[in-house]
Amino acid sequence: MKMFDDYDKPAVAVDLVLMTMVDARLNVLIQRRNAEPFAGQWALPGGFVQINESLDDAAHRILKEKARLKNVWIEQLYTFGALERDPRGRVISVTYFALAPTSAFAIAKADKDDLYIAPIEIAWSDETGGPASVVYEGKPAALAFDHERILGMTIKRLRGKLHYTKIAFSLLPTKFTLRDLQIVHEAISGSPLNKPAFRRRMLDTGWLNATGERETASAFRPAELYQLNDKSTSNKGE
Amino acid sequence: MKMFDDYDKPAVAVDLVLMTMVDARLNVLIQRRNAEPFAGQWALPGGFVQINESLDDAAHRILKEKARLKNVWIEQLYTFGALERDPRGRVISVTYFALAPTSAFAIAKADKDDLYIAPIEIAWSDETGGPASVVYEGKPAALAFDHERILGMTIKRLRGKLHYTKIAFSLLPTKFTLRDLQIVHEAISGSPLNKPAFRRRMLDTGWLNATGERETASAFRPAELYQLNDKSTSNKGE
DNA sequence: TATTGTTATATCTATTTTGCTTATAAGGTG
DNA sequence: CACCTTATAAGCAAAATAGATATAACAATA
Repeated sequence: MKMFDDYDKPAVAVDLVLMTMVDARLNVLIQRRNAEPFAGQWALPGGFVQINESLDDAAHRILKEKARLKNVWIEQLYTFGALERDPRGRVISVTYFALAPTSAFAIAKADKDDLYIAPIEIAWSDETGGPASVVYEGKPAALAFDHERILGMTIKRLRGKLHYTKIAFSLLPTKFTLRDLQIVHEAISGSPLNKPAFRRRMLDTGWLNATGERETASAFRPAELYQLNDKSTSNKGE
Repeated sequence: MKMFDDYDKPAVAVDLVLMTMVDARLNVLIQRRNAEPFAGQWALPGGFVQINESLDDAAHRILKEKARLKNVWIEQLYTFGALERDPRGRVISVTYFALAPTSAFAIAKADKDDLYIAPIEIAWSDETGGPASVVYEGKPAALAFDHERILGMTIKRLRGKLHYTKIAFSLLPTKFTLRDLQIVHEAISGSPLNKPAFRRRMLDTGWLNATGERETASAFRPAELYQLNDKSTSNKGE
């Protein structure tokens, strides 16, 4: 019994990829490290899994502690387990990602000045995959550990899920225009879309309810505001 | 430094979902447990991750030790981390899956009589998801731990990847007929397909090379044998 | 109040994709 | 050599999609 207590065990961490839209681009929440290794460098927020909490609980705890986010849809991404990925020793990282409207990050940014919402730079196209980097104050900034790989894999996963799930809506406020939705799709997929075709395709899904309201503060003809009608089919399970 | 050594750590295991086709059905390799907990019951083959091997290395080691399989395409599935998933204590399981033609399992079955290739029973349809069980000698058999959840999630993942990747070919020998390929697709998706449309769709991908050879031992008109032409676009990275 | 600039929305057509049917070909078997 | 069954090819209608064009709606300006 408990034979596995005889062995050395890897440490298990959770890292989070928290994304949002800023100016028609995908952005990610990063945190400046204040300890070695990689002190002073930017990294994804994360922390170690406690012995008495599940992986999902750990992810939610870190989500709350680091980004002050609650009630956000969160999903496991991948588990990174290379030997040399952490200079301190053997650390396995179970990564999760979440998508939220920008408004949701206001509290965290006000609370903590080591947080930053950085635009993402993706150097590859649809099927390839590969790492992705971030931009800090106009200049490329290297992420600590293997976090650029993690970021890249998140993009790849998002691109895969974009077409058959409702992830795009997680980045938008409750009420949004069809143009907003198209901008999100284009930011994730990385390629422009045909407007009438996109609009028709979205309306045909049956996911959208027209509210009758229109956007305000528009210089030109204001677009109608829509909202998701069907909260039932959530993305549980994986 | 090494502050994470102060905490109790979960054990980290790898479990494998090794699938193949038998009589037009998806099957999975299971192993009878000879120790508590769940002694005598069927489970997915697995083992603990050593401190000096990466997750991928651990998966390949277990693949080789338990199923005698080499040169098989393998992919990480999901990491299960509920508190009570193992009665012995805190164990996190990083799961991988692999698909191989039935011929690849011959050696393992001859070597080890605690292995069994079991037909999979899927009780849900396309989008839902849920656990999946196995059949042993005609009767339903419960899998140990949360392995029915793991199996179910593998099916869900396969169904998602079926349309835009080449996973189906992993279940076939080097040379196969278009009918063989259709049977694989139907077994994974769980629904019948239109024959001429499927054939056209497959040929249009440009993935297939006609060999000029035909199947033998056919009672009626023998079908042409095809093979994958493009090994380049492998499913690396995720 | 009419005009203009810009975007939203509706309509229409051509093209591609898909589902299905029908016809023909190619073996084996008796 | 008829015949049974499946493979393959060809054809056609329905559906989905891309693209272009036309019209509508609002704000700002004159």
